[in-house]
Amino acid sequence: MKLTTHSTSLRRAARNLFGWTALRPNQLAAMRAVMKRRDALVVLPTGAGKSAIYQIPASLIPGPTVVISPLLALQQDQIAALNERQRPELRAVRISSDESAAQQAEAIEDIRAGRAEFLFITPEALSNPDRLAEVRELKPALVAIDEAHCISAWGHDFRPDYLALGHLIDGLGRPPVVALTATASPPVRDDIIARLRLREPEVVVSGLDRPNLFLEVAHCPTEDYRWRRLIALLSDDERPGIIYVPTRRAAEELAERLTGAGYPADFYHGGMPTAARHELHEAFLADRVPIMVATSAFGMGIDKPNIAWVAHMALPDSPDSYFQEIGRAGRDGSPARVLLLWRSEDVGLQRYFSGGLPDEKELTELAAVLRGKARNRKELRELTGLGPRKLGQYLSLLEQVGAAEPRAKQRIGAPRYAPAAAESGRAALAEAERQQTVTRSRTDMMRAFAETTGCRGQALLAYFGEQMNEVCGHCDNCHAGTSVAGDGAVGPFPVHSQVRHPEWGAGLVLSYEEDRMTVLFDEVGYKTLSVRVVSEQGLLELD
DNA sequence: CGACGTGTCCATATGGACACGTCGGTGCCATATT
Repeated sequence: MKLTTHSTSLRRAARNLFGWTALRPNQLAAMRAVMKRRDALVVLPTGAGKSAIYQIPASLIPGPTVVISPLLALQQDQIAALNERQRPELRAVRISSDESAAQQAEAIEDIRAGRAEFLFITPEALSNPDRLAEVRELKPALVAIDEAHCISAWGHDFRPDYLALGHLIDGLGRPPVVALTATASPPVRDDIIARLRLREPEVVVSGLDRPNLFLEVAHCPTEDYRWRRLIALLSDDERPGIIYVPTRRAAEELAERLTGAGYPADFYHGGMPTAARHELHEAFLADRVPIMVATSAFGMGIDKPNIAWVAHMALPDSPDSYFQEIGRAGRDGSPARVLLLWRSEDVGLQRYFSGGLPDEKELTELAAVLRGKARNRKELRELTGLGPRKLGQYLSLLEQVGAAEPRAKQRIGAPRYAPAAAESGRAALAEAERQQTVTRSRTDMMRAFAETTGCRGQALLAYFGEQMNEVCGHCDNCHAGTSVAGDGAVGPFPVHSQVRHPEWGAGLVLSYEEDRMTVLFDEVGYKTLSVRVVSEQGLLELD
């Protein structure tokens, strides 16, 4: 009875606020969970009305909503879209380094007085204790985490405040949480749930297959061959399109070369001035940039319907990144091409990015300092001589091995039964090695995707734990006839079951394709195994 | 890990071979200075 009540008011709000006559079943299921004040994890492709999943319930639930979102430019667009509707129950404000102190105070006051519903903020801003207390005072009724996969993708080293989101939500008084993302493999989902400490969340996952994307991969023996394949794509296809390159320099050089060759291209990367980036972003959305050559900095928040193709001029670091990046093509549902042009040499750069291991001695010293007394980051920097980024990474590692924990007033200390400093340093290094192994195994999986002669749609979705029993029919290998129609579902262990390998330890069965199975092991990352060998030698057992 | 730039050596004096060094992605915030 109560469910029906929620459905009715949700549908009414969708009609009144967004002019929608219907809600999709997935949307409705997720919204109902939010209405019931349950935590939720929502994995839906962009363009599927993901934002509405928190916005519509938020308009109905008394009390403001805190929206945690990673990029200021993305927040800007979201806020503009909400405020354009000119509805007080959808009005949005923001607190960030882009606002003056006066503007920030006004934003807080607008929420307090009920003149605005949504407060947008980054994890970094929220981790300021004064700010956190201020936001807590607003008694938020809901927390929405946008682009929740960033927790897994960035938290470990790049933006460590993402890892603290669980604590920060506690600091807000633990209102219900809804986490949203367009892609998250089963292990990433588990990571999001664990880090945010979601309580028995409603998990809503939609199918990830994108039938209107034609998936194509070409191994390029030389740089010249890669260029010619790109030109062939550009000559054939409509614009606009995006070309992803691995470095900033490559973005600038390729854009210039293409323009010189009669293919007008602009470039975009993280090293450009903010104003120029913003301008290019706008120009691309307004169809004034036919070809954009960019690093991975370009894309999050590019919700543009008519992107006709996406090309990659190097092997991406992981299927996670790849899926995000190609997902920007063909949002309007019309046919779009995605082309991966890769060379074996590309892997070297990814190995560099998967990076250096921490220094065990430094880790041990930091652990020893923490055991002495709880301190804030500034004190820790002064005592250990570590830079802010390294310190963040080390603290995160130490926390993961039970040698550090956040305390009141932004201080960090050692838990009561923390291991000895030397043991903590050793364990933290081992954890870093494990993470590096898993990261590198993701690159291995990307390479396996590039090299497969089987169905690419199956291979990609298999990585995300989605079993396709038929071949996709929209990849180069399906068209060439080398994809093998699946006896896919048949395998010795159910998909998503926990198994154990004598050498590699515990793992999660992700999928079967043709005669191979993909398993994600906790310690060694992704592995592809022969089903025949596994069966004959009894390599795996249920855990 | 690997591409690329610079420097050095040797040598049918201009360019080839090799050694060595450097660089490479994603963004928030705060604070100091114009």
